[in-house]
Amino acid sequence: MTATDDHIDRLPTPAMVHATSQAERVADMLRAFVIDGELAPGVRLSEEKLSRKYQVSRNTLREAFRLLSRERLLVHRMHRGVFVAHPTGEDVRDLFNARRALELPAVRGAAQAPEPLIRAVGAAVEEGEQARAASDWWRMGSANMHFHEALGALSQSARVNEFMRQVLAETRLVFHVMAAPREFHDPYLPWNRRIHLALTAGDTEAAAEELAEYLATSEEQLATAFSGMERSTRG
Amino acid sequence: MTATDDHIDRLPTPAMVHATSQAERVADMLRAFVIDGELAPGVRLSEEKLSRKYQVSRNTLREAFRLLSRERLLVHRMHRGVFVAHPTGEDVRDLFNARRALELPAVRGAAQAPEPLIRAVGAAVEEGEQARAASDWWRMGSANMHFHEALGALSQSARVNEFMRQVLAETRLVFHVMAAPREFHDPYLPWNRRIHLALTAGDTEAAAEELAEYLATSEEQLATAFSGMERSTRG
DNA sequence: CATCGTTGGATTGTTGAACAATACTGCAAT
DNA sequence: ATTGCAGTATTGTTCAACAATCCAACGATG
Repeated sequence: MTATDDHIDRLPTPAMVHATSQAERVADMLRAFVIDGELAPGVRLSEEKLSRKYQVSRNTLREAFRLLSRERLLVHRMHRGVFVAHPTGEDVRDLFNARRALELPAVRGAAQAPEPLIRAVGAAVEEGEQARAASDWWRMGSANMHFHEALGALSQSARVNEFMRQVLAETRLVFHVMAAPREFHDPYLPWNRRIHLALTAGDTEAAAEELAEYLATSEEQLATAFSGMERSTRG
Repeated sequence: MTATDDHIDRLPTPAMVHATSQAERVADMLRAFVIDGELAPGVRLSEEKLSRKYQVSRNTLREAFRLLSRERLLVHRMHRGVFVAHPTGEDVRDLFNARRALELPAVRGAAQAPEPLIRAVGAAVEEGEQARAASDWWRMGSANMHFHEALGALSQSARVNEFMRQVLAETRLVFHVMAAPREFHDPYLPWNRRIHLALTAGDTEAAAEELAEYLATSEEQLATAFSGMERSTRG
């Protein structure tokens, strides 16, 4: 041992190891399924069936349910069970209000952001363009999520990042409610490219304006699609 | 029954009734205790003792723990138990970054905000002044929370509001880590008053600048207090 | 003397079964 | 068409048990 143990400081912190409980593992699997749309919005998750399928007790499964309910990916209805969240038109508007509140200021403040954060934005743009070249529509959606997550990260708060991830995950659910993945992601790539370009040029205001337009357009698109849906599925 | 049943529309929606499970009730109690500082930061919450005290099973109690851990009021350490969160200096900085990201844009966008939201800000100011008159220092803290919650509400997103509440609750924990409630809240009342005044005058930019100053000052105050503390409590 | 293995006790992690409370379905009665 | 009332299925909650893990204390080791 040397007198100074600065080599210890280079080791991963305990927060990174993060031993994971059974409930969290189940929650992770379910989260992935829900976000990937393999569990359709509105579907009920039976405690008995799922606990048998995942080989965990009902109590453990319920802990997992609590976690995902807090993330708004599942909704817990007393004595009725938990269901995959089924966002409404109102949710769509709220989600976009939240995104405006988070992303726009993050972009406007990008002047103080360290360079790697800007690069992450660029990486997400390229991921999207690669996915487009491969006609991988679902991955295009993921890339778009990463893009906006990277925008949110410009605000430089771990808590905001976490919140941003949640909001985007929920937004992704919206796309599952209506089955139209392709056309909805298609036109947004060039927008992302322009936003990134403006950011690297240091013109945060231009980036913010492009973003505001994007959000307005996307919200409009989803909201109209939803109002049509809800009229026909009123119950 | 009349042909139109618009009287039904006036009834409280199911979302407002919200049947509450045992776990949620326990979580509510614990949340209040934690925020009010009756449970000191860092204290471990024994499953056995608490389940006996609140007359609930360990499993139910654990569900409550999961809820509060998601809110960052408790921290769950694998095989060690749950503890009342004990924010660090880093947390303080992150919390204020989050608040800047949320509150400043909310205030800047206050032009589009409906009038009742602005009035809520004013109400919080008055609550604070009443508490000050009564020398009720703890209620002054609550009023300050309400004030900033009202500012966040200007962003008009239920999700952002929820997040804001969480961030403020956590901020409140910070005040418990160091025992100095009085001096820290004292100088902020006039600031709140000025911010509200600028808002009612429609001068959102002035309001934002005052708020930015407030946040910077408050963060500085807390951060220096913390760096002193952590030097002496290094573990 | 500082460090390292071991041991025993305490607490959490997880399970499975049991029972109570509630919601849902279908059918009869009005 | 609505109401009342079964029976059934599912969730809400408890309990007791065991496995897994941490922690403090004690020696052993160099």
